[in-house]
Amino acid sequence: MSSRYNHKKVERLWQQKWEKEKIFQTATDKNKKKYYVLEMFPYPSGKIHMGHVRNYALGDVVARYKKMCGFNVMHPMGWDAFGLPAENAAIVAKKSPSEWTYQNINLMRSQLKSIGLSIDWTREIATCHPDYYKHEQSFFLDLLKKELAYKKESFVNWDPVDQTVLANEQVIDGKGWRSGAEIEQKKLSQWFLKTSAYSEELLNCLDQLDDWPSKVKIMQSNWIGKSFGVEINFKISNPQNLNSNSLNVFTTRPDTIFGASFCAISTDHPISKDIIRRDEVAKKFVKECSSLSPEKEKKGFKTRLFVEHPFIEKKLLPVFLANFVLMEYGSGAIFGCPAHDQRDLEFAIKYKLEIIPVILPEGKSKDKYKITNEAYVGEGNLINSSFLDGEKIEDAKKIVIKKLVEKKIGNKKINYRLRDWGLSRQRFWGCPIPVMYREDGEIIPVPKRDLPVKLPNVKELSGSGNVLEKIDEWRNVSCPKTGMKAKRETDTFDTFFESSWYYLRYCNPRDLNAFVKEDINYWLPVDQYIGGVEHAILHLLYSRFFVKALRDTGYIELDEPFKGLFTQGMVTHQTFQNHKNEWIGPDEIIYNKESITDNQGNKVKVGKIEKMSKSKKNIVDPSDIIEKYGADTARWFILSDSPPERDLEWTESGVTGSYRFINRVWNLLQLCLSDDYIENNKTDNQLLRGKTNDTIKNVTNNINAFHYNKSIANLYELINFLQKTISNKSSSKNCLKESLKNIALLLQPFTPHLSEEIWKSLGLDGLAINQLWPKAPTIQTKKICKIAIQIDGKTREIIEFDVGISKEEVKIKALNSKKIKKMIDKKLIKKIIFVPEKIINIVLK
RNA sequence: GGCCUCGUGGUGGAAUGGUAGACACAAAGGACUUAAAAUCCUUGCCCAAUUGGGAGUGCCGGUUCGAGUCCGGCCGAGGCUACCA
Repeated sequence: MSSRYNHKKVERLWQQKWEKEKIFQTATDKNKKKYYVLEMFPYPSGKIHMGHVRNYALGDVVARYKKMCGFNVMHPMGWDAFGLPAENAAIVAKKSPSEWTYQNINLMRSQLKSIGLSIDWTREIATCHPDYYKHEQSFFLDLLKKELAYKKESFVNWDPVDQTVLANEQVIDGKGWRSGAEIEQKKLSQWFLKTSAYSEELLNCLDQLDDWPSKVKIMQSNWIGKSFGVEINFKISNPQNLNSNSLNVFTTRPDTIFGASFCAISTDHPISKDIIRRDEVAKKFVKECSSLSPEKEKKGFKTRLFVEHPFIEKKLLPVFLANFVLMEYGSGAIFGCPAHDQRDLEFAIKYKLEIIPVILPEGKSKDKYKITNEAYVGEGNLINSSFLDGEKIEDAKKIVIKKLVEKKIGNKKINYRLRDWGLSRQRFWGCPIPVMYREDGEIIPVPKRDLPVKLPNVKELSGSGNVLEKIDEWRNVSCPKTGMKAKRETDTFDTFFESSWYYLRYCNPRDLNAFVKEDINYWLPVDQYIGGVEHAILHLLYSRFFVKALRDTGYIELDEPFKGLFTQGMVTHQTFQNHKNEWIGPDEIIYNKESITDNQGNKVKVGKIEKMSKSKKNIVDPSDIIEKYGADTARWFILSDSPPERDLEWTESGVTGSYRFINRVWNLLQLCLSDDYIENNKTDNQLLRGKTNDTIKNVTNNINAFHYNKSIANLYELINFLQKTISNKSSSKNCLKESLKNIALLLQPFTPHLSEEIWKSLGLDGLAINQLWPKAPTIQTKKICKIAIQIDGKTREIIEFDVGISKEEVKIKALNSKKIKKMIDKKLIKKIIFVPEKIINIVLK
């Protein structure tokens, strides 16, 4: 009777139709309300993985739904195309990184298209294209002028075998991931962006981001790490041969100053450098500390220096070099109060330093109070602290600060953990940094008229070092002002630089200028941004910084790039190991009745459910799924079970379940359209209508709340109801069609191809995607409600009533029920609580 | 160590303080079929075995007519971050 649903044919057809009719191409239209949907753009690593499918399916629901709600929707796509994997692959495959990248882009584009996404492909960008990166070279020059970009010395992970710099994640147990060589900390002069100049604004603006997960906001806020404290200048009592005669220390606990028993400075501190110049033992100690081995032990080196206690006359504190003091935070020096800081306590015990308790916890007696091996960090009152005795911590802080200021040896200070963004990468496949070094040592920015500084064409990459350093014809230039000899910067930008502004470029991807104000002002901010939590800090923080920096250099008028953010969970899969303990993939597994084996019949060990990864081989290729079951099935499954923010376990049975659903809907449609359908004489159209309207309401609410799994549950309910209605023939044909029409519309964001197919089969005009989102009529369609009769909060019976029934009527009926009567027996009724249309609770004495 | 999130059937998961387990997956039984696939129906903790009754949302306690939901304490899992003074 029914021809089988041919997903391949159907999906191809509608994808072509959408493309031909340019359904998803958008332009600035000030008469229409805009909505900008964006998923984090992919790195063109080879082919699409399930994580991409989930990310883009989620975004596609938003995009299609908003379009149907009448918004002018922009939903673009591009490629985060610079990066290390291209270089590595190029070395292996003996290709150029560019060739490898563009090949991947072409494959992945066609894969994305097969998912049926509502993308405006005319806006596509690839960040490795000079027309893209020339603009960021220009931004950089402006940031340089504004002193938001600067150069300083900084450490990098250096692989001495591959002659290359490694990212932190490429250093495994202190060794290079490819060469296995012991990694060194090498100091290089590198470019930085002054993100720290925006610490306060980046922190404050988090409050405005109402549509961000609070988790991400907390992570960013912790990362920025604002703390209120004091800088204290300790006078060095014996500063012989030193460049300075005081030691500047940052603390958030000035109240514990009377408990101070030592000072410690970072091994990178200027005073430390002064010392090691003359002291071989100190030098040896510093060298030990800089080795990468992950030592948790606190180590110090006692210098001959002493500082004077600011409030206790003649009290001198020894100064240590210490491996646990960071140069990057505060002033790179601390005073240690062992009694109330665990780190200081461990250090004090090791080097036999004084431990003076100065905070007394409530209820403890001063005489018996002793600190042994656990520092006390809680509330309390000051003791052993001269003019602070008896004060509470917060009051003591105020008093100390006042005294320090009076004595001109200290000041309030706000500190941020956020550090400046190190931009330089000693890599080939990135955007060249547009500066040159003149032979007289001057750093010369490349004039804007000479942009872009293009990467040279290379046929293949060698295994070590940065190729740019070896290409003399590219590297050797002359100064545009003086004509003197100069050499180009061979470092390239961190690829986070490209991803910090791509969402702006989508507005005018082909314009000769970086931005067209009118379009930026119309489209930005991004209304809904969707991606993985792994970018919660770096990418999102850099992007926020970038927008502010571009605003302050006059490019745009925007404070925050992303109005709404949604972070989706990972796609996971069961892992398997064969009898040799090798990981094997799901496609090599055979499920038998009693056991699971590999395709040679050997028993398989079933492992944990983990994120899909090549190393564990627990990967399912989206292309295979789409080929076998269709894009709608893949989308439906990926959206159906788990809430989008949680991890999703990919299961074969779940996919076949979704496939069954698609076919079931199709079969119902055929049944309903067939001439065999004749309604019986007891039809009640109101029931199906009511259910349909409820579904419209629920699906809509759940889409708005990002609860797609619940929207899908609502649709299942309606389909189940429709199926019963059809088999009972209890509704008119027109009413069935009416319901199916709504189903087509409600399915559009989830299974767009099936949606169009239903729409067409019902003989309706146009495309489903071009219709308005359905609205449930406000009239009451439900007539009956079920009210639970409870005794002492326990449900004893459920009785049906008309909607709007009064407490009195329910009470009479409830008390007359045989069962309830029996349960009440001779007990007295204390009170009766009534919740309209839900519950009546009879409370007994 | 710090911060955050989460503990509900065999599984994924539903439940504005108001009928716990919607919806789906898996399983078992059945119908159709020579058979299989596909499809459809039923079942789903314990005791009574038809009607009922009881336990029950990690553990202990509290607030409430009523707690998976709110409060306090404990246990467990996961994530992020980490010598940040």
